[in-house]
Amino acid sequence: MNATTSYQAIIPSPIGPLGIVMERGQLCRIGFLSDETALQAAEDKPAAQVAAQLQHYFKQADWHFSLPLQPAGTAFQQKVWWQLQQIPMGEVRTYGEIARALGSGPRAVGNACRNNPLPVVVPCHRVVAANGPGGFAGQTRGRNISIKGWLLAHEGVTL
DNA sequence: TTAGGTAGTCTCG
DNA sequence: CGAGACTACCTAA
Repeated sequence: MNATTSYQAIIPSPIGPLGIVMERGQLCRIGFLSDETALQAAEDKPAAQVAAQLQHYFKQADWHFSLPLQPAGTAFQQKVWWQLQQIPMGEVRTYGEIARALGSGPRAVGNACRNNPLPVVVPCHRVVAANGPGGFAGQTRGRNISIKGWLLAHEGVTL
């Protein structure tokens, strides 16, 4: 996520501005923007749909996303991201649990989560470490961990 | 608290 | 291709 990224929509949210990237009508990336970043978003009909659903979620956590997703990644990453989508709202899994379900290892799962291009929609925030909060958006502490905490609290989860 | 093990990905060469 | 380094980890001692 950088200055050269062009978004089809940008929406405000309780966790800061979110940038939406579409390709051929499918959602392929969501980015956390800084408040100072005043970017112009091109108007795009499918992106408006994504924006609306995100706003539903922020208003009411118990919201089931129904969107055409197209996250780019390896076969293993796709499997992990699919597993994440099976975690019900308000529940969490550990990296180890996801790993066992896939016959893989915890660190590999962490790697895949770190590379999740669709945070919030693909709920990587519902994956935590066996003793600790784990990381979020590439960080193990700092602002992104706060965001993870906010999302979980929003869903009624207390770590 | 740490030491060692683990799986996937990336970077060199 | 292969070796080595790098992780949002886990378990045993």
